[in-house]
Amino acid sequence: MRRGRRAPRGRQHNGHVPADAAPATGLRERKKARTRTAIQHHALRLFTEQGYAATTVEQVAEAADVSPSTVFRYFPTKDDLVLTDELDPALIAAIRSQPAELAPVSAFRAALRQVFGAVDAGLLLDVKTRATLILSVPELRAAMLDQLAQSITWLTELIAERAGRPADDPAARALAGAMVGVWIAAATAWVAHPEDDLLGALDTALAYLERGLALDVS
Amino acid sequence: MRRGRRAPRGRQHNGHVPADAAPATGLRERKKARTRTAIQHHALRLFTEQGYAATTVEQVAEAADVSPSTVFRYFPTKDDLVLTDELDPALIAAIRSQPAELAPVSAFRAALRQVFGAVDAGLLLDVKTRATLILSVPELRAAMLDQLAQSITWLTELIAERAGRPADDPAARALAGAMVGVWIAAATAWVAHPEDDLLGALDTALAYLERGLALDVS
DNA sequence: CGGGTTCATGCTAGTCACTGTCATTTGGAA
DNA sequence: TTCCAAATGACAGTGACTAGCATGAACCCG
Repeated sequence: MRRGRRAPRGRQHNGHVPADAAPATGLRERKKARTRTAIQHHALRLFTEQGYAATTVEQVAEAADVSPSTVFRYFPTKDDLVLTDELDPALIAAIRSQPAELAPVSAFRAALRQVFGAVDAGLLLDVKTRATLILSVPELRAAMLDQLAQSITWLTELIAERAGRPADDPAARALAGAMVGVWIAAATAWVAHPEDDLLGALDTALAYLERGLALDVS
Repeated sequence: MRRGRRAPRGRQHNGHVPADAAPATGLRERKKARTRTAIQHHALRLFTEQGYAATTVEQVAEAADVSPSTVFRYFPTKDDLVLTDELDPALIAAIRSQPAELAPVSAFRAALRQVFGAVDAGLLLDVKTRATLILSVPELRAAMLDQLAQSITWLTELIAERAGRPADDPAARALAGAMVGVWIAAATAWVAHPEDDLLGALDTALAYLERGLALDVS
């Protein structure tokens, strides 16, 4: 992220859990979806091929055969071409569906395994590509904080919901923060050793959290 | 953060704990320090007065009576005009100086109170100004992730050091992540209620962590 | 106290992300 | 077909940031 006066923006993240997208019957809808996918697809390809900074939005536009204006209409910033996660909603639903007697962290772990276990190989590869890009490009890494903060808020609500506490309960928020923090820690460690299993490391880290983070237990 | 091809950057953060800056005897050195301070000072002032996005680097340069090039020479990006923390080193030293028998989280809490208790009112105000700016301006918030990741690494080392474990111990890293995560959670909550006591909230959140984050203990 | 070197600074001329506006096209409904 | 609204493109900025070069002040040596 550099040049830019992006101030009046704020990641949108469609408010909350999207209603699984309408059937998208209209031709218009389908065309839009196709355009959107095409743009992002070519963007990711170019970014991995020649680097994020080295790729201009104009090139992306050209590759997707649209005008630069259109690219910006679909993705408010260059960052957004990478920072779009479709798994969050699924994760949230998965957490909600865990049995109520599970402790928050356990529920999260279970949901994680469930969601990533069910995802098809192609999409998973896409997720990994995106993750690698995000974690290795400083600007993207930086741009992710807002999403993480968003995640903390979601998690707080979910935890509070399960525990029958007010939605902004400080204890729930602290726990949510810890979960996300553990996430970050695992992810940053992964950058240093990409050959490791990210999901596995995350799970292990959450296991520590589950046990209260007592160092001597390990 | 917007316009920009910042890629070849990477927050510097002088590697590790800086050696408390040499006496800076030379005239040149002193002049440089003065210029630097002046630039940052006027930047913070203008940012709070008229907003971050609404203030151009050119204005900052003009206010500090230097050329725009010079501003960029001192602060590689506009963000850096705000994102410079001098307290981190002090915090690290404070943690190191805590009695070895204290648990990591407790040591961190103690260090926090110690550092922020000793800081003079003027500087504290400065810190608060900066914190407010960072937390309320999306671009700055985003740019902070790298610093947070850096902090996790530091904390991991410190925790491992105290526990006599390898510097990259996963359990230590998970704990460090949780601590920083709790930090973020407290900070984001604070944005919504600026009248609250940030330090107090942080301390409370860390207290939860200390107790293993059991929701029912509260 | 000269004389050369070093280094901070300014200037000029880009590059590129992003924004706003307006005219044109195109899908969709009557 | 006929009209409306949304999607797109072309165009003209703004402003962050970079690279290269010239200058003058500060430092170093003798």
